[in-house]
Amino acid sequence: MPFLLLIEDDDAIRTGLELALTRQGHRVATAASGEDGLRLFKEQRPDLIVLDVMLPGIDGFEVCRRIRRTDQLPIILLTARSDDIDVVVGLESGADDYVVKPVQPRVLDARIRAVLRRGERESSDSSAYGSVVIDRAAMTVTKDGQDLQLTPTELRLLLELSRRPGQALSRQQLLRLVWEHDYLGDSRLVDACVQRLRAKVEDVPSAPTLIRTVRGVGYRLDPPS
Amino acid sequence: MPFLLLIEDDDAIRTGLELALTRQGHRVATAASGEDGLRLFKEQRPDLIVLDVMLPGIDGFEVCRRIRRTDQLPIILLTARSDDIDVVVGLESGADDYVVKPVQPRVLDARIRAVLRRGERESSDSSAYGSVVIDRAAMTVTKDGQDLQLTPTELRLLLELSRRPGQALSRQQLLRLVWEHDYLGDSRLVDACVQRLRAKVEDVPSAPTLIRTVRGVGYRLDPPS
DNA sequence: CGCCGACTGTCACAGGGGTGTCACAGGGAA
DNA sequence: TTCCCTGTGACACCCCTGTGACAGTCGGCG
Repeated sequence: MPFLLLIEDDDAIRTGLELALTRQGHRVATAASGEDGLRLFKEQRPDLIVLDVMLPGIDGFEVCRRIRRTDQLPIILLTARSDDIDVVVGLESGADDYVVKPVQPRVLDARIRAVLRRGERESSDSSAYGSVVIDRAAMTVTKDGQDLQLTPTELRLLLELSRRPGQALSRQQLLRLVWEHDYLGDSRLVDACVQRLRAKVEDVPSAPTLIRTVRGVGYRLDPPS
Repeated sequence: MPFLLLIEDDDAIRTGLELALTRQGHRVATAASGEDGLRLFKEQRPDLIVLDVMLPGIDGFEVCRRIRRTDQLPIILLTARSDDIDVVVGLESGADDYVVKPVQPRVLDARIRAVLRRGERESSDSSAYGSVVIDRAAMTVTKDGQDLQLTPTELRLLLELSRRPGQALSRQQLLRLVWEHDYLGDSRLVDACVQRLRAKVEDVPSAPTLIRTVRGVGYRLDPPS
């Protein structure tokens, strides 16, 4: 049975969601502030966290970032605005998914199950993209059985892309996730690393089929068809 | 449970709508002036705002614009005249929908639910218009399963249109939303982009069924029938 | 019914912006 | 020290994009 931690300061929403999620077969712990949430997280080690963005004190993004420094468990953000900015910031701070308020318990439950399913696939020792196999336990990537000898940065880039297969990530987001920088000028940093990664991963680096360019946005790892 | 903010200066209408909306399962906060409305909005962060146009002091359009500077939550305007001018000004100041007075509580409730549903759909990963599927996460658009390879501008145009399916958007509005320009001379800019988009999206570009022309106004994305 | 004006569709072209690529130098690790 | 990784800047290329002109279409009016 999945064990969730729900961090939400609004009493009504917290109680309501706790009830609904419990009824849908989850074990639920709750916290009403970011501080409490972090403490409970360390004590109880939940399988997944549902996290409100608007919290007094430490906000949701910050909670997310702090957890991400040490752990990789799935995090779902609750965001009040349907604003894209929240989504972008959320993904940059390391969230796996987000749900827009007002939350329909059924929708939240569906997202939770989806993220957990995804997480199972991921945390399984390896995932395959065509002939390329990512082994997270061994931290190696092989192609047709041969070790690709990725450099640390290349590996992190590939891992971040593979955390969200099929989803386009902007250069800005990749910079945060992989390099932990905030500002990308007009440097070719991300592009250069992608190029080096493609040279090792792709069959034909000039016609990539795994790491696709999304013009005007960034890059995307295509899931195996 | 959706949390609404109702801004309306007429005591009778305000009280009546508050009662009706509460009965229909919403949480409702009310304000009797634009100033009070803005203050309450900042304090309470509602999910949606119902806003009278004719207000003493700051009028509804101005309230709408000020909120839009920072937030994207849905706003429904109450307008006394069925005048088209109100509708156009309202949409340009950033409202999502409008209801003409005298207001039938049932109608208002339906609009509220529609706008909230729209917000959910928007934030969901994908939406479908016939054989055309928009995947917001992957930033791709497919038709019969094939990638359409839209250019960045075409994609943004389609995304903005799909944010308000069934609603006509003027060239002026599209220019703001997609190009972030203020003034459109008599250039064919929007038309040209629509043409290129149609060429990729429509079955028969010369007889479009998805992106319809609204003569004298602009364009509209038809929802799947 | 036919004309006229306004609006829209279409297209080619030139300019610009975004992306791929590469060489090189600095720096960190073995 | 030596080697390899990594970030930077320059450059070329290609596709996108905005423009303007023209043709086609629709609606209104006499």
